[in-house]
Amino acid sequence: MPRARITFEVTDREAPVFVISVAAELSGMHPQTLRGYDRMGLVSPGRSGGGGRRYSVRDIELLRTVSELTSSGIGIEGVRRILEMEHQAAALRARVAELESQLDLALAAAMPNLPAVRSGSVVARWEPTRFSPR
Amino acid sequence: MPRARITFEVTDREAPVFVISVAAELSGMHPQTLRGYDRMGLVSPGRSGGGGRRYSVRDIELLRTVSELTSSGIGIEGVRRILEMEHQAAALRARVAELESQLDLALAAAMPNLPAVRSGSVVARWEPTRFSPR
DNA sequence: TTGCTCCTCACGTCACGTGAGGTGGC
DNA sequence: TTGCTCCTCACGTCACGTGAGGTGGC
Repeated sequence: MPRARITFEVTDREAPVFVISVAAELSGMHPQTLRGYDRMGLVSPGRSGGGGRRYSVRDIELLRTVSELTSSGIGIEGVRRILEMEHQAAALRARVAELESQLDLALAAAMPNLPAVRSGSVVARWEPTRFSPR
Repeated sequence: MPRARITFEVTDREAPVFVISVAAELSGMHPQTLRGYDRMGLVSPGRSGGGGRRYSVRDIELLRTVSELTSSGIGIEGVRRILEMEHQAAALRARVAELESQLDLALAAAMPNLPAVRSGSVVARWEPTRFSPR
């Protein structure tokens, strides 16, 4: 008799809900490997009262990323560094987005007669010498 | 009799000037290791007419970076990926700098009575609702 | 009791650095 | 001739995944 397929949604992505065997299945890795990653501080899940590991959805996603990297021949230290850099890159991308929207607003204020335009398309028309105060 | 210490400056950082033994000494690595990196396509120097490798200053710098990464336990594939990400991060930083200077100009144009200020210090005072056209 | 969890130890495999061995051209 | 270069092959070491073995709590 086939087991019922159970589908559900976890609303809190940080909630420690998955036991190690389930986390291993969801991430496609061996439970021992997950224990190793925890020991190395690479992916450290929460713990239950009894001492068992409890993985969150966030942890599963991290594990999948780690799995992709290691299966492409990257070792643990490399993965560690890459995750760190990915974090920094995300911050930079956020900063770019923030600056772009500020630039949009500033351009709208500088040229009130023009309709609001995306800064990306304005850049080519934006000649510093035309606006810079001498 | 001690050998004279020869110091000089290479103006063209891309010029293929160092023979493999010198490159190995400058980067603190074994010549065989450098040959391996070349074979893997990680750091590929130019070649002389006779087929010998000729490393540029740029190559030496790359080798030093690789050396730092590998000595911290990161394997070749990890190094490859990290160099790639570092490249992307540099592009993002350049984009941030570009946007910041454009924002400076736009703010100067929007507020001609204020002295030019760095966008970084203006951000806190910049309230979108005050300037955005409704 | 069953099936999970925990842990440590050990083994196989693979990546990587480096030495050896033999070659050829300034 | 000397000292470099080139190459390939092979070995030692280390990292990593995973299996085994024995434990304990829902």
